[in-house]
Amino acid sequence: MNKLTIDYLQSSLLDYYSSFARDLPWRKTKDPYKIWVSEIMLQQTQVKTVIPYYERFISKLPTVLALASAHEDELLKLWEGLGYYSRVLNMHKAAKMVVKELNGMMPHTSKDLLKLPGIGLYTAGAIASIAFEERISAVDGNVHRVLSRYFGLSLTKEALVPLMYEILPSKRIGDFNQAIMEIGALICLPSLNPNCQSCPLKDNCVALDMNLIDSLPLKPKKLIRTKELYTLLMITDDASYYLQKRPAKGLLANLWEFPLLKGHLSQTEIINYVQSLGLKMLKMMELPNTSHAFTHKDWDIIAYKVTIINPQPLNDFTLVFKDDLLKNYTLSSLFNKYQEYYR
DNA sequence: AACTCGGGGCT
DNA sequence: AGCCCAGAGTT
Repeated sequence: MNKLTIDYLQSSLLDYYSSFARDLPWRKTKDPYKIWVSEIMLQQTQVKTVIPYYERFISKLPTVLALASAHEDELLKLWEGLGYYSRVLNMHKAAKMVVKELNGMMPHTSKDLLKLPGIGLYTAGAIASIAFEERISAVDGNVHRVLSRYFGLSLTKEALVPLMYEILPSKRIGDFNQAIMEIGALICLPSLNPNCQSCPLKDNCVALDMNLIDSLPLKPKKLIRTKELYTLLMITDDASYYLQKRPAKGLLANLWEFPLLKGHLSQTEIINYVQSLGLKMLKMMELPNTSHAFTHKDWDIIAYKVTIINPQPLNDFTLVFKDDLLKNYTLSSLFNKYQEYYR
């Protein structure tokens, strides 16, 4: 690539960033721990969603030592509703490694960051460039889209890394990486109508020039969501509810849930089920149906609140006071949609 | 290279 | 109703 192109990209992007960068909480610091937390939260999650979670997480756990010392239950509660829960468990493992093996000092290079669980090519590059000014790329979905369009290329994110390495400046590396992401987030939108007229790169954008904006980057093959039917039972004596912990692997791993039975059960089947647990039913109330979309599944849920008169320990369930439930037990947001019925 | 893993913002 | 989000780990 010629020097003129590189100079143009560097000055356009850095000038844009100096003028228009959003004032985001994690941009007020160079603390690698805080940058790390923000980058993990931002994986497949929009900025607007992350901000309140980030503020609360940093306020409760301001250092890597605090994170390493935290209990898993507390971490999941801080992550409740954010999704992709393995992110926070991997971060917990990594924090323990940093404290135990690195004397509490965050790795200073992308190569060493990459060794920590939950930190992949993008996140290692983001932390190293933003917190330590390492000359390394950070190719996320935004960068992929902006570069694909600007150069008129159809390449994977991995294939864009060497290209990024050519155009990276020798200083303000973190700003440069964030500038491309910023343009991807604010201007070079994935929708059919990006704001090309206000883009600092509009004069030399191949996709804009050749009318390829809509076709770049190449759309991934669209996924198939399978429908699954469930019956949710809130079994209560009005003071406590039966919960169960989901398995350590798979969807919503390690989270708590109300008894969730496969299929849409009839009221007779529910009565039989509750009796089979040894519980005496006082009344049963039908709750609103809900649907919940995951990446690959679509759950169609019917729900009942079942009031019983003889609460007792059960093998597969834990009886939890409702105040304790709200404070200390992490549920998927699909269960929290029913919060007005158990609070 | 293709799956899996949440939840929500935006159109 | 569908797309995609400051992706990573597993198969």
